[in-house]
Amino acid sequence: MPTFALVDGNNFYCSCERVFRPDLVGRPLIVLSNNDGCAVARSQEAKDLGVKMGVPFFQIRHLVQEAGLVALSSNYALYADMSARMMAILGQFSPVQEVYSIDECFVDLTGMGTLAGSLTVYGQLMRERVLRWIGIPTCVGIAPSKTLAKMANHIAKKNVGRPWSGVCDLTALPERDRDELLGLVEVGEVWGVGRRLRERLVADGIATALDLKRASPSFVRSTVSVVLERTVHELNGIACYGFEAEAQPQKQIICSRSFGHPVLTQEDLSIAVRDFAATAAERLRRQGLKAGQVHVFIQTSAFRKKDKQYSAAVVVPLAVPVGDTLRLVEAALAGLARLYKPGFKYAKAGVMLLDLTDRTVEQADLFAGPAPRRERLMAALDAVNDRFGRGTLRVGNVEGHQAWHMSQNAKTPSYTTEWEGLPTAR
DNA sequence: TCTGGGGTCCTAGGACCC
DNA sequence: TCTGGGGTCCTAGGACCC
Repeated sequence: MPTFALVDGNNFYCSCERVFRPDLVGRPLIVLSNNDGCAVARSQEAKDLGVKMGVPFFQIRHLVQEAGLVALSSNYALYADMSARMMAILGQFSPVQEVYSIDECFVDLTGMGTLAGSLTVYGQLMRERVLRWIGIPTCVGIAPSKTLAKMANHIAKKNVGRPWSGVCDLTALPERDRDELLGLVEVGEVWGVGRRLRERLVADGIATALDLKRASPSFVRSTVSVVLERTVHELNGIACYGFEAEAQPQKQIICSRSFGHPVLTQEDLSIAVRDFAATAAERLRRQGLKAGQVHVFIQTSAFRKKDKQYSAAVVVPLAVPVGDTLRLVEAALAGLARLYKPGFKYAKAGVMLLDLTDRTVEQADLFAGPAPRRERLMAALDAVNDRFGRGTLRVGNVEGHQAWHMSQNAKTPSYTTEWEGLPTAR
């Protein structure tokens, strides 16, 4: 039987910020989404103030004055770098590690129970090393399936049933004790049960993780989905998902943004869309991929109910898959021209690259003749931007038309990834 | 006034084929 | 007047995740 550990950083973005801003320890802290729109990470003190996940900042701004809430813009360069360090440390504890998201990974602990005396002790070693080496607090959940490992992590984090000191090993518990814990966890906390599914399950009398564990798999399959059927098996300790240690090639690449201010003209939208296409193209090449389709969308703000609403999307197929920024930008702008209607206040736009294939696979276009080869140009573009910073070389004139740019009013320095951001002793 | 971004998977239904 | 059955492929939309 496999043994999965799920390790994740507590309030990860907040914890990253506190490593370099120890003055923020103990204070209510949140990190905001792009545009300083919503709270996407909250320290325990912020949660205690009642700040909910995803709440718009303008609704809680008063807490800055009233309760000393600190709100920071998101600093993804910092979080990505801290994440890489955390994953490298955790990777030392097992030959098999699956990085699941920026702040969590699965680690294969199969057969490792005797290494440190027990899996619980081993879990503590992981936590201690991450905390000591990079200053990020974590929790560890250990179980015979991924869904149960996530559950164990939740139990450890929320101290369900009793205090756990950051590590909950469900494999060490008899079934009866395990069930008792599952009975204390609301079904919406189960991995794979979102808001919609929770409502439905609760209406059917399935209110806790234990209820779902005891549901009939075939009934769940026929009335809900095969996905939830697997969840039922996983809650029963039957692993339906294994480790995916190798990152699979992506199937789509998205670059989209909400605008800092409403955008009205096609020209301003073009500037944004061009930038999104270029950014997506950069990510595409970095992964050694080409795109066969470019999807473009624009939309007004659904929150502004008084405004006329419009949202539209179009897919522009390419004769041959390309990784060339110029051609992808061209396709995106052609898509935009088909979508654009004057008279609306646009709030968001995006570019999606689809039908991704490996760069090395060549499929010539029978009718269009050979495409201009700009591999060396693109390589030079990427090399310059790598060395001198993103946006050093861009397509077209983007200065002076930045109406769409997002606002980030409280961003900390890139402490670990830019010379200018290095913390200095004072 | 002010509400994120980037992904995956599954399913239902339509188009099309024989 | 009367109009099949079975299969594949693609796409849009929904649900979920962090």
